[in-house]
Amino acid sequence: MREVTLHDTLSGRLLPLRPREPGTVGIYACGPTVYGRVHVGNARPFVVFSLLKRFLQHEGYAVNFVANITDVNDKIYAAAAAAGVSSQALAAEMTAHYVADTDRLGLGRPDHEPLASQMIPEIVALIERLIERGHAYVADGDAYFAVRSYERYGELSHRRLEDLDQGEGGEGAQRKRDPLDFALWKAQKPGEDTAWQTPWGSGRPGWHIECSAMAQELLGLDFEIHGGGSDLTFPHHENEAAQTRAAYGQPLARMWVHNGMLRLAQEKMSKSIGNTFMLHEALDAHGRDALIMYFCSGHYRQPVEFDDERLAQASSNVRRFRELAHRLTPGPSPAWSAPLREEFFSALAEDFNTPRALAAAFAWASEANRSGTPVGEADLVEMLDVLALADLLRVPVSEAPAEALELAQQREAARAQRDWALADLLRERLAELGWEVRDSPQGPELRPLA
RNA sequence: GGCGACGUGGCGGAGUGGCUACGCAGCGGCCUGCAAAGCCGUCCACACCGGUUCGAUUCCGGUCGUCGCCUCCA
Repeated sequence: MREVTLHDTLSGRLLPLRPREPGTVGIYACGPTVYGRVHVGNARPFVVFSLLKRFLQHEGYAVNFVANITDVNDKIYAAAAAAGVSSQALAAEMTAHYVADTDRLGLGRPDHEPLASQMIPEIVALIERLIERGHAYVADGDAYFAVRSYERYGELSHRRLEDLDQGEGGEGAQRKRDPLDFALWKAQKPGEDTAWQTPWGSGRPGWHIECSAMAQELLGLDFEIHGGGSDLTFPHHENEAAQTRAAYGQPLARMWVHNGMLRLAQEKMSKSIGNTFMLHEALDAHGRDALIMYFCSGHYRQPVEFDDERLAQASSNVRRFRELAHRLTPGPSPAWSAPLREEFFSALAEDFNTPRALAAAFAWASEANRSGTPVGEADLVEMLDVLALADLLRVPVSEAPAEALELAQQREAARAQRDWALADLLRERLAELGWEVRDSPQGPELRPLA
């Protein structure tokens, strides 16, 4: 079990992972609001934290990974109204899409995927506790968090209250005691078809409170890693942290880990800007392997451009391992593998540096290719498996049809007679059938064209 | 305006006070009938200007530029 460090937004530095219980790690990553299908940008935290979980498991930790789904929200009401369906129906449909789309990433599911709509009693209890402690108040059926009652507000996102744009206007502005206050609960409005009863009236939870309640419920307080996109640092995570600490006097999480944004045309991929690329379309276009490779090619905290060139490079990288697979054999790896294996996992232990880890994997590939003889695959399988890419080393068993085999035989005959024109023609015929011929000292080999 | 991040070779992308990152693409070579795959080599990289230092791409200061957050957003 290596010492694992990760960049913590609160302290602004790399922090060693120090679990509450040795060997046990809780991860909470904020998931999507389900009013439409998720785009590739939404998939980044899903991928990053799923892979982080795999790595921590590899290091011997028991990991509890929670990724919530926000299924009650203004935008869901609006989208449902526009579509002429109930908000529950829309949320359920989009949740199903989200699960199906992220399933295609082949990373398994998080251990828990709580829905806001199913955590209402816990949410209401948390709000009541905040009211009792003087950190929240009710106004016309809304409940607000009193930001100035909590002296640490701003510490996560490193802002001073004076520096915040205290934008007037916006809903609830007249009911707030202070422009900085944010909604814990919103009173039901006409046309909103999903609402729950509380001591202060009918309504539904604000956005930030659900995460405080869910994380506490499923992971406890002061849990190890709270993650999400960097755009959530403020106000979402700032507010989560404030709510929980104001209510319990304990931090919500020990480390705050934020992934960088995906960009499309030099700009953050975002639903509000409208420059999104849907996850399921990206999977259709590039395949799951290239997409995972793409995500691993850059450090999780850096922004990355989403474009064809980057994806094409990821595909080439994928191909390199697929080619290598033909020269591997089951069993332990040679002695030269050990330092590369160590470098691979050390890189991941230092702020989850996937590009550096991949460099070690590529170095491994070069070394294996150099050796000329089949190489024991064990170490590389172990390495790539942490990135959920071990399948690249599994050579697909694809039996060439008799027709192709026949053509290959004819081509061998032609080659034996040095009839190169005929041999090349037969190669083209095979290509038309979807098979590539590769001549080797052991004879021709047929491989399906990608 | 406030806060933060970042500027590395054709592209992507790590990293370090002095030593080859790595991948993709290109070029040359080896292998091959030709290819493909693979291997070898090659392509004078660290935005700019100062400073610290024996020595800076790496530390400090400034300039320019890009991006993110400050409103819903992964």
